[in-house]
Amino acid sequence: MDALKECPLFAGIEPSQWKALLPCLNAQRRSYAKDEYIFRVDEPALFVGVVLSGGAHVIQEDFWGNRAILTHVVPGDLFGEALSCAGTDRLPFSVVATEASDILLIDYRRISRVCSSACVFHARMIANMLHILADKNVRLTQKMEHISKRTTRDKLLSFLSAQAVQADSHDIAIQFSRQELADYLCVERSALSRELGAMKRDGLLDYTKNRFILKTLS
Amino acid sequence: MDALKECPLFAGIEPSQWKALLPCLNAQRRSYAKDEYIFRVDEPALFVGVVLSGGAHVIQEDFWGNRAILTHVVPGDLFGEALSCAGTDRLPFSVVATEASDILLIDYRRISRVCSSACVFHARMIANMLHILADKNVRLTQKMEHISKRTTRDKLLSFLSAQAVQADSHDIAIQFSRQELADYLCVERSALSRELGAMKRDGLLDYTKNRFILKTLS
DNA sequence: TAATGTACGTTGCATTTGCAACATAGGAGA
DNA sequence: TCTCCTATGTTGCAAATGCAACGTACATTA
Repeated sequence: MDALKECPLFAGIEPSQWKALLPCLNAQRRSYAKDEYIFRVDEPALFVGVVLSGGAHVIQEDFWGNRAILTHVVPGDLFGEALSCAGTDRLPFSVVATEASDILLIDYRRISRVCSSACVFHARMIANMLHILADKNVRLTQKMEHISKRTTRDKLLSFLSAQAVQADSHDIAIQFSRQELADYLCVERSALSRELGAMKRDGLLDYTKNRFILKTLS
Repeated sequence: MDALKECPLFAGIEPSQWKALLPCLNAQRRSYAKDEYIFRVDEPALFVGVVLSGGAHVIQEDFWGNRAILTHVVPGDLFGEALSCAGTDRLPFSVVATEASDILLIDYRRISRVCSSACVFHARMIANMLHILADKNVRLTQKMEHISKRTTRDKLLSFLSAQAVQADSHDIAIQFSRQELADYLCVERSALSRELGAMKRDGLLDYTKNRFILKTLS
């Protein structure tokens, strides 16, 4: 159960308090074998899953049956939280254990409704869930702003500008490798390198490794 | 105040109950003139705004001072909810009234914490906020799956496949005009038309107007 | 030191895309 | 019916991009 310490849903709740909390949530701990399904597509989205040990793939099949791995979750990670909170009727994806795993399943309705014993942990857990969803929201929105640009140059400028504004400096260090930045911006790594070189030539910016210096227009 | 009827944050709460609720939230109703700032960039993100009348632009300036309009909000719309729930310290955007407007400002901390009088509306309002954030989350994630594809064809296939899976049919009607679909997928309208024609020629699908028929591979 | 692996930049080439301009079809209204 | 307007399809062309292949620099390890 140590994974709960790192789970943002349980932030601010001490391990000593879990004993009281978990029954109150009617949380079920279940073990899954490798390749066993934890959630299956089209099931009702009733549960929030927390990985206690092992790992799982969140997978989705398109209309033609092509499988895509959306994310891989590891101990401490949540899955299914947005869908159950949104009240989606049926899950649009499946979750499959990639190794022997322990999963904590929590009925979302037990989280969102204050329990009869009015336990104080509910309030904290709800605040945590709000924070988790809002945070993901902000990150998704930021990323969307960048990748909705049509050219690699504009995506880069959007990304770097946001970093500069956040750091309040024209001199910024980014946390991505080139490959990671290319993946984040949904472009080819080589196209990214090529465009960065072109931008340097055009006098828009300077860089060495992960340090970028944006130039003001002159 | 009629706009609150359409505001998802107040869903399930009757107008007759507002009188008790609003003071409890310490909600402030303020009027703004055209072009007056409601939120200013770098302010602490403490309030959720609800447009009661009028309208406002959510605007952002990049590192070079270029302004971008992120959204336009109208009566019943919320703004600032994700940032205040996420506990962001400073707002990354400004909000400016585009006409004379009435705005309801609610301190987020009053929403997230159960009030001393333990009023029952808080529970509903928190559930509403969870729903709003989760819903936006799901929509953003779906859109991200489509536009993270590198080619127009792949974006279209991703979008149409998702529609088909959701409708559980290979014969689907979409809610977008061509221009709207192009904007949603972040491509040119003409490139979209061109690619749709190419896909029809290639036998991937058929369409007339907004009705699309996906073909299974043969 | 030599060998190996990894990250990053560079380049040629075919394809895709943006962009602009124009064509066509259908609907609304005079 | 005729005209205007909007939505959509079409096309030429320049520019951007994906893709693959290769070169270089640097670090790690045998």
